[in-house]
Amino acid sequence: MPKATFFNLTEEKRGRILNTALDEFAEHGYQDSSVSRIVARAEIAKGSFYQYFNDKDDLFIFVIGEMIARRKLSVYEKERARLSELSLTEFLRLVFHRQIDEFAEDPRIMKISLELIRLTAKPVFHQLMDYYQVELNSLFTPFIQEEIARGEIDPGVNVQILNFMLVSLGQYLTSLLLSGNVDNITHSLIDRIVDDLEYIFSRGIYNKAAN
Amino acid sequence: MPKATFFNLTEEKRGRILNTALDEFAEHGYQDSSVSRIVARAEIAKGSFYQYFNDKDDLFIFVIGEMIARRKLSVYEKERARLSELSLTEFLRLVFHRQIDEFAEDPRIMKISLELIRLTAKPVFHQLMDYYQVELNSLFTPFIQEEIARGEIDPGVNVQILNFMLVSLGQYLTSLLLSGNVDNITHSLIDRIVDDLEYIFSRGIYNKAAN
Amino acid sequence: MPKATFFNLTEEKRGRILNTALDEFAEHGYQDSSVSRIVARAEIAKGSFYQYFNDKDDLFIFVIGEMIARRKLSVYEKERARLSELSLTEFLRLVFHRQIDEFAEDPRIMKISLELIRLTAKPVFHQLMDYYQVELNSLFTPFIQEEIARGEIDPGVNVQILNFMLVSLGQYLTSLLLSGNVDNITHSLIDRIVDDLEYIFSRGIYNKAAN
Amino acid sequence: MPKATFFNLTEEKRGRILNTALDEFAEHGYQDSSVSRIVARAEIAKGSFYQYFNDKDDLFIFVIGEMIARRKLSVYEKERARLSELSLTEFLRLVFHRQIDEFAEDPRIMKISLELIRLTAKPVFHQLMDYYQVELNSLFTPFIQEEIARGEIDPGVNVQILNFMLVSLGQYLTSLLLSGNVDNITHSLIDRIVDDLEYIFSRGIYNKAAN
DNA sequence: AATGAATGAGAGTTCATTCAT
DNA sequence: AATGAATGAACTCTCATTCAT
Repeated sequence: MPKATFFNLTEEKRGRILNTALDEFAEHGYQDSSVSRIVARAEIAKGSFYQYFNDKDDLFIFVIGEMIARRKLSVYEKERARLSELSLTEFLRLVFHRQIDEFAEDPRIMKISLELIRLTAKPVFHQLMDYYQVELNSLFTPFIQEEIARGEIDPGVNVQILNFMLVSLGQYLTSLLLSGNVDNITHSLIDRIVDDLEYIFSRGIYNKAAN
Repeated sequence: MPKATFFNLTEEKRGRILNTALDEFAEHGYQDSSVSRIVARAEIAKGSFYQYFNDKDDLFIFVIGEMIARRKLSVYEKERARLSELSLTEFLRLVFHRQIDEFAEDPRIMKISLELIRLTAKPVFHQLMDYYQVELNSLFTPFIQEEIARGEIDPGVNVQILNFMLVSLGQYLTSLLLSGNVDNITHSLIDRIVDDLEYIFSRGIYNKAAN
Repeated sequence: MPKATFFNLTEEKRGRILNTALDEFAEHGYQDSSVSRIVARAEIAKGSFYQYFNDKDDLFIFVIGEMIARRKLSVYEKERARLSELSLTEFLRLVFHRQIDEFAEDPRIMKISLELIRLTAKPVFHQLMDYYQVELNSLFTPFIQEEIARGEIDPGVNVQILNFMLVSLGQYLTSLLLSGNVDNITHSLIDRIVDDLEYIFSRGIYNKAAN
Repeated sequence: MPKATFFNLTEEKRGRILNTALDEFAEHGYQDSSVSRIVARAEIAKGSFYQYFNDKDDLFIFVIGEMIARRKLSVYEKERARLSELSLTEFLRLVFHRQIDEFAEDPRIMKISLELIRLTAKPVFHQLMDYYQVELNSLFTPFIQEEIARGEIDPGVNVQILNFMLVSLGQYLTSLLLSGNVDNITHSLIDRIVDDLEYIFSRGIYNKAAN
């Protein structure tokens, strides 16, 4: 975590540094990011950087934390009131549509999110886990459990597997957003994807007539 | 692709280099791999390396090719005769069990496989695609399509989404294998996972009684 | 151009680096010069070098600039007052004598000057031209034009050809200075050369009696 | 000089090597030429190269020798009969026109010729001098001396200086040919240059009216 | 607290030449 | 005589981090 010096900075400077770091990590990824470039773009002294952060990883972990906070906010906080009324499909729809909006607002966050999966082998990943462990791969778990409790979802369904499927689908969507250009991934495409998913979820995948 | 020089080497030397490269890429990943370390460990001169390969990417692409060849062999070739008789679930079971065996045989290959997803942004990834395009993300697609044709799977099912789910599940398994130690991921766990998947696939996820 | 870092150095260190670079370029030429040798001789860290200069070319261009500045100073600035009173021959005499003095003062500069002609095909040459364009090949042009305007030189004379002859003669002198040892190229030799040139310039080369 | 093995080769192979070397030296210059590329293009084994030549310099010196032989042939041999009838101006005209033709025939030779001047500081240059000393810088000397003997040129004219002027002019022409494209350097331009030179040579450069 | 110069290990790559076959 | 694999020194340049001011 950043040192006290960092949090004593003016909000403007702190924001400038965070913003520059987002740029850097989004553009070059964690691996190819460069402290030199960050301090140059943020217009702070290199020595100052190491008075704010222990090292490059320290900054990265902080940036990820900020991102998670924002995304959590965007999905949960903003709609918290409605969450309990939603079916799983409706929730998925909401999450995925929100994902597109977030991408439009600030594509850097999604870029860095995707990058996270690539870091599992690096030491920095374990540090990340120490702080934000729960957050990364269990987005849908509490919701699924609630649905089971409410009798909507079959208790025989393996929560982890279902959660993983949905998380993966989110990643799939993310990679679509990042590979192509935004215009192609319209909200109507999202609806189609969720419809197709709902099709599977409601009937299974097998041809009933055949059995 | 490696130069003719490489293929003219004795099998012992060629094997030593390939083996060292597998070690290096598995341990450090593509990004942090080092030609200097490879030549040191393989006990060849640095100049020799560049007489065998055009550059680091050339070696990496070759290693990936070798891996794909081995995995293809292991999954498809070895059981080709049985494939048409299998249901999707049975095929999944076969693939995932095989994955565990492969991991036990040579965990490096799985480590490097997982690494591939991390490289989508790097130039080397596009080179990889030029050689092995089909292999990476459509493992189950042909099988699903065949099952639809045979009337086993509902034609209303979105092939891409289903394929992506299964591919993701394979990656999930891989990451489980790599994160923990092998002993925890037994064949019986695989059976349980596939059973749970089959549960979802055959009935959907919703509580029929509730509807 | 060197980075601000370089100009912030103490004059001693800056001088040491410049001096080492002069040694290196004079001894090995641009092509065979080595950053590694320079930093070793100047006793600075390799990393420091790249904090002072963008790359090897950057240093070279700077060194050339320093040289041009010094030579310009020596030929033009020091005698500026007298220039307009001089005939072309007197000017030549002055330039060539000055060349010998410069060589005695610091032969490295002349060595590097001569090297410049060898670089026309290299990218660094075009960079050089962007900074010091005018300086290299038109030393005598303005003077010749002035002499024509003053009615001293025949307007029928092709300025470029005459200028090129004189520039070449300067290079000839330079190569004489560099090939042999200094002692052989005395000021009296210069006088003889300029006398011989003046002989041609005043009468042409043909035997008048014969025609 | 090449070893006996080289001269024992079939003419085809010898020619192929010479030709490839011309390509290489013309394209990359002596400094940046690469033995590896030469053997690759000439399709001979690297080991063979060192059985034909002692080293890279050995090949270079041989190539220069071949070039000099060709150029001498082209200028002197082909017109030997007419040489004694020509005035200096006519000879210059002939030489410079011939230079253009040579460039059209094989620009590589001119490219390498120009490169020679750039090598004065390199060890290979001294080796070159040991073989072809006279040839490089005294093209016009014998002719000037003959003209003086015939009473055409004023005996007061310094032969070396006049020769150097003309040699330099040849280099100037060469650099024009190499820098621009060939079409711009027409034979009529040559005539104009020689006319301008003749203008200076016949009258000197000074304004007679003024004196 | 802020600065930015200093550091040197390490990266990938090229090269002319040797030598065993 | 022909081969081409082996060699390792040398190259330019980048990097995260330290530390004196």
